[in-house]
Amino acid sequence: MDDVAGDLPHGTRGYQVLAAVVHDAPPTQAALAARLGIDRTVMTYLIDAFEGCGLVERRQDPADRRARRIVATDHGRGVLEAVDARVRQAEAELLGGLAEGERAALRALLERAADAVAHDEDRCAVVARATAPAAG
Amino acid sequence: MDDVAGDLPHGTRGYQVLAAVVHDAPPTQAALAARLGIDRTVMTYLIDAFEGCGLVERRQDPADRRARRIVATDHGRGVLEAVDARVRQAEAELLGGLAEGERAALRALLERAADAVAHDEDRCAVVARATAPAAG
DNA sequence: GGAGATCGTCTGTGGAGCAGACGATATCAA
DNA sequence: TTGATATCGTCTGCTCCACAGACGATCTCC
Repeated sequence: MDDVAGDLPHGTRGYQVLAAVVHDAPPTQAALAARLGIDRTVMTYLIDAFEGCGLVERRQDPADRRARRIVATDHGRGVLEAVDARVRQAEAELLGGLAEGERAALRALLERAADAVAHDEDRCAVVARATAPAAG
Repeated sequence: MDDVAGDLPHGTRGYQVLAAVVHDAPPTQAALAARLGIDRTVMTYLIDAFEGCGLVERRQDPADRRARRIVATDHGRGVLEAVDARVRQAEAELLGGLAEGERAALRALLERAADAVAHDEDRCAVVARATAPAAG
């Protein structure tokens, strides 16, 4: 997983941040940190790195001059798409020993197990984590 | 996972070390480090901690006076058993949403996927990692 | 007997994250 | 309006952790 997200600043965590920035309405640094369980002081230099690579921009929140809205650049969106593609490919390789029907069955079982356990947690995250670890 | 192994020094990694010490013929620190992918300088203070808790002992290797054989104490074996029990319980909770047949099916699918991917890696480790992550 | 490798330990260094403080700003009560 | 308090993002200092390198003791091989 870290291999796949390797050229992103801060590896897997950077991938999560970039994905959150692209898919959500432009979030505040604090909101981003809370959502991903990252300390706000860490988020500062994490966004620094992303901004330095031209993947995201900090914009003044017009309604709150303390806050910064993090928005993805076109480049950032492109990079996320590329990494997403590699994640899908890695998953395919990981499940290469299984037929398509078996993959679906595995996914269904994992999702059901995750549902039963993690009602308060983002289910996609759980399934992604449970699917990914052996990728190294 | 780290919750379950929490009272062991160094959490999950400590659990792996203790399990290796208990189940293998008394390993050398270097062998232990190589087997678990841990730096030898780290292994030093890791074993320090375990020895301080009375979980393991360092013994002179009669055939090589540079080396130390790490052997589990009775206390160490007892603690490992207790932690093992909690791991099994956590796994049961994790898979609580699945019927027994489904659990077996999930395990079989994961093992096949792991087999196809990790010929050079310890299969148990792969399955354990793929099974455990959502436990937190 | 000597050169080189290996074992476990110690020291120094660097990365990473957290607590706390800070200035700027928002919010709310008086 | 004014003042107290909370929040936002940043900066500084600290701690924890792992690794590189060096070390003495010991083994192995020529």
